[in-house]
Amino acid sequence: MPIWAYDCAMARAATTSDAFNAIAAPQRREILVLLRGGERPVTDLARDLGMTQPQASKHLRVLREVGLVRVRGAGKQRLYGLDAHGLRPVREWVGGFERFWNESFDRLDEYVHELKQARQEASHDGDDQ
Amino acid sequence: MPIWAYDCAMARAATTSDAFNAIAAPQRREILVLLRGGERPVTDLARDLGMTQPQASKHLRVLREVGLVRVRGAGKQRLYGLDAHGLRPVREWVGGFERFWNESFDRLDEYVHELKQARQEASHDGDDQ
DNA sequence: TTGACGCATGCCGATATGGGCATATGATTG
DNA sequence: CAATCATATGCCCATATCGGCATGCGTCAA
Repeated sequence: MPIWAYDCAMARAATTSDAFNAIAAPQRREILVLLRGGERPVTDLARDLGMTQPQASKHLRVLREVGLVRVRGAGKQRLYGLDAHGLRPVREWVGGFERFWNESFDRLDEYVHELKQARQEASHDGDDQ
Repeated sequence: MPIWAYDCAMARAATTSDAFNAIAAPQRREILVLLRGGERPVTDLARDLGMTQPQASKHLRVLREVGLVRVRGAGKQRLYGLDAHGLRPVREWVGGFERFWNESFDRLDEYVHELKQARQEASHDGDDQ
C-alpha cells in the first residue's frame, strides 16, 4: 500500500464557475425563463417554480455570481432581473455546432474534410478553450 | 429536536441527465470541439487534451450517454464521433434569450411588455416543469 | 421600539463527480 | 494460444451540490 499521495482537489466544477455550469440545473433555467417576463421578487419566483423560498434564493445567488441576473432593492423586496449577456458565450459555443446537426452523418466526413482544408488555408483558428 | 426525517435523495443532477449537464464541464466541451474535426480514438483525444486515458474515457462515456457522441469500433481502436443533435435543445433554449443581450436594459421593459401581450393573445404557454 | 414581512444564510446529510492509479475486458497479431 | 495494444472500469478520496428546516438580517408599519 503506497503512500497514496492523493492530490484530489475539486470534485466537480462549481456551479458558479461559468454560465455553462449555472444553466445546467433545470430550475435555474426556469428561473431565467421566468425572468424574461420582467423583474420579480424571490417569493414570487419560488411560488411559480414550486420550490421553497430558500431554494430559490440559493439558485438566484448562483445566477447572480455568474452574472446572469441582477438584483435591485425595492423596499422590502429584492427584485431580480435578467442579464442575459452571460449567455452569449454559451450561444456562441453551441453555434459552432449548428452545421453538424443539419448534415447527415454519411456526408459528414466530406464536410469535415472541407472544413479542415478551409481552416488550413485560412489559418483561421481561435475557438477552442 | 424533531426526528429529522431527512428525505435527501440526490445532490446534484447527474452529468448524464442531459446535454446541459454534459457540456457543463469544459473538458467535455473541448472534446466535442476536437470531434468536430472528425472521428478520433480515445488516446488521441486524451493526449490532445492533456488528460489521462481513463479520464478521457470517462468523459466520453458521459457524452455517449447523453448521445452527443457515437462510437465505432475500428479494429483495436474505438473511434468516437460527434453527434451534435443533442445540442439543439441547448441552442434553442439559449436562442430564446438572444434579443435580451441586444437590447439595453432601459428599453427592456417595453420589450417585455410587447412579449407579454403577444403571449397572451397567442395563449401560447407550456414550459413549466 | 416592537412586530411583521421578505429574503439570505447556516447547518445537516446523502450523493455523484472528477482526478489518480491499477486492472479487467476486447480485439489483433504472431 | 499467448502476447500486446487500445479502452473501459473499479476504487479511493475530497469536494460541492441540492434539499429541508431554522434563523439572522434589513426594511417598513404601527
